[in-house]
Amino acid sequence: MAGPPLIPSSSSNSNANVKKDDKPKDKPCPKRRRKSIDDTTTPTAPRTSTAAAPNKDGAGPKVTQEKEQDHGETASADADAVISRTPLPEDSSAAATKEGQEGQGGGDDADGMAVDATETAGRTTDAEQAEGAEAEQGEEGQDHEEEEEEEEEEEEEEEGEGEAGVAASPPSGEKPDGSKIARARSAWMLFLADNREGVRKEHPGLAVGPMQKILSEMWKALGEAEVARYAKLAAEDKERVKNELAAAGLTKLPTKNSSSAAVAGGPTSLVLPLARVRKTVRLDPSVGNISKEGLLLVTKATEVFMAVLADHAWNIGRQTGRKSVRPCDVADFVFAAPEMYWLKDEFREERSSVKKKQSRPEAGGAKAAGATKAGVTAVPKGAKPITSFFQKA
DNA sequence: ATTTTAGGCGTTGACGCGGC
DNA sequence: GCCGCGTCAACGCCTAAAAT
Repeated sequence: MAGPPLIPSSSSNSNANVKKDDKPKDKPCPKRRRKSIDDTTTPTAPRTSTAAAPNKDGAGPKVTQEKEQDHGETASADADAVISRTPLPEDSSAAATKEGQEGQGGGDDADGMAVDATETAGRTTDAEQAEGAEAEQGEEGQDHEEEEEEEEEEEEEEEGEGEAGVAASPPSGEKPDGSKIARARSAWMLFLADNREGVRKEHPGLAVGPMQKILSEMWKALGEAEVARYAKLAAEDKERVKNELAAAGLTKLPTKNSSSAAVAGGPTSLVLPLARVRKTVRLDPSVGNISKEGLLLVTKATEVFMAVLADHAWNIGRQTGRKSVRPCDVADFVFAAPEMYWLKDEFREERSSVKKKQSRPEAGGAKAAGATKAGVTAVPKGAKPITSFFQKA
């Protein structure tokens, strides 16, 4: 998706965490120019965005036949659910992958959003309990009781499932229920777990930083056999994660800041990447910061709006026999729907081009005539219509 | 704050396919 | 036939993981 750079590129952004210099540098692909948006990421702004790339998970701009379902109603109902529950992105079970999305039942993102609060509560995960408990206390006591019962059942069911030979249990101590599957620990992490206590005893009161430095030295001085042993354990832990994911019916681990971390039916999940939404919000200089809850609501509201807009635009497109949504369809809806009056200025240019085509019989204007309704006024000088974002840079 | 590493995500060009 | 979209592979960037 092209479009004007939202934020000036800043390649000077150094990343202390990155240590990929040893990675093979041969580049079969031409040198790529990184988009500017992430380059200016502030240290505190999480970049993570597990929203599966729209073009990869089948949720791309092309609107499919599944849209024939009633988005209008479900969207509003869903909005209510969001406001009452403020679901957290962490709750979702896994990132949206091709496989999961293409189950088609819940594959359509808009459909995924259209879930009522009851169903939502029924699928609540541990992460929700942990993180959303405070916010939801009081109004959802019953739901929580039910969820806890389910949890206990799940725990009992999953007891006895081994850790695939890994020495320690999952660090988080959580059951592998899909949302709390601990990530596979690297050899380094396993080494830390083994030696941290010893170092602490040798250097009581040592801060974490200096202690980690000592451990780092120890790691570097480790013999090949020991490194291999930890590598083997790490591989086993990796296998453990694989097994737990399979048992949970997931293909990917959920990520914490993931907004769309839902493969296996995460009805409360978001599709838009939170980090990107946050960044977009902050583009407005008058906006200092946005709270987590605010961000979630803005994101959800945006998704609901997108669903409604796409649904109506698609219906307009269908009237002309098309199966794909075009800018003119969106413009037609904006001009036809009174509640979209505030967007008309943004779509005048697109609207104008449509009218011009319609005025020329050979341009297929008659075909789309049924979908056009409103008149066109001149585009204000210097105005930048939304439709300019449809064009590649 | 501090370490290392696995893995997720964004971006890009290339390619194939379908719509117009 | 042209155009645009979806998918893929590859790479770089970034986060999460543990502990206190």
